[in-house]
Amino acid sequence: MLTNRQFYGGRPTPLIAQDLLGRQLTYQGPHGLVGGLIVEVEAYLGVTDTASHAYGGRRTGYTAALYGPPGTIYIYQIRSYYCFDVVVQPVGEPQGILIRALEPTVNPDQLYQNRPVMGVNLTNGPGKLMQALGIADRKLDGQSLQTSPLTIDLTTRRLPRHIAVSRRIGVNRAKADGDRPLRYYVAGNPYVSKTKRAEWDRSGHGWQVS
DNA sequence: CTCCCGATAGGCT
DNA sequence: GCCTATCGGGAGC
Repeated sequence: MLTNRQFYGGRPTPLIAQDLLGRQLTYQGPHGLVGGLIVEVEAYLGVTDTASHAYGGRRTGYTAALYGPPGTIYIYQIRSYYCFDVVVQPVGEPQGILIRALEPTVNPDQLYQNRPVMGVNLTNGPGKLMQALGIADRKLDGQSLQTSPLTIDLTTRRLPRHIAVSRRIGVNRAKADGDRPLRYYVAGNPYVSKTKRAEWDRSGHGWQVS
């Protein structure tokens, strides 16, 4: 059973972010259950992080979900795409983890129906994975992963062989936190966005052998 | 690899 | 108006 405590556990957000790699995310959509393994995330550290939507304590109707309890879903729109954060700190501490890429595992055919793009480009970006899941609105914003059709299974995990770190993608590098190494991904997994070539041996897609 | 642009939706000052 | 936690395509090193 999923608990708020499991999202938080008294741990700093960058550690929780790394712990989400290899977890299975699923969405019970109108055409059945779809999902995949989380292979790439970014940490956003709240009021002190210049790249965070909550920087400086910014709190509006739009960003309100970030201030909710751990496990709260924050969905925001950029251009014509939607992205998804998990809130991971106690109420009033607006730190979030952006889910940036999935390796399709649950009903890949339906993911492809939702986003008819072949290969790794199906889910290798935060806007792309939401399209593939079939989420194209903010209806789940503010809901809890424990009770919504969108959820993350924290009871089991596929272990990455290596976790790679980099600066966050798309953030303004001129600002104070623009170059902080807060992006984490499964090294060598082909579904990671903007994958660097031959950085790791890709055999096994970057997962530990069991 | 890096940057840069255009399309494009919506929130905010 | 001005901004952007995107995407897809392109140019240049």
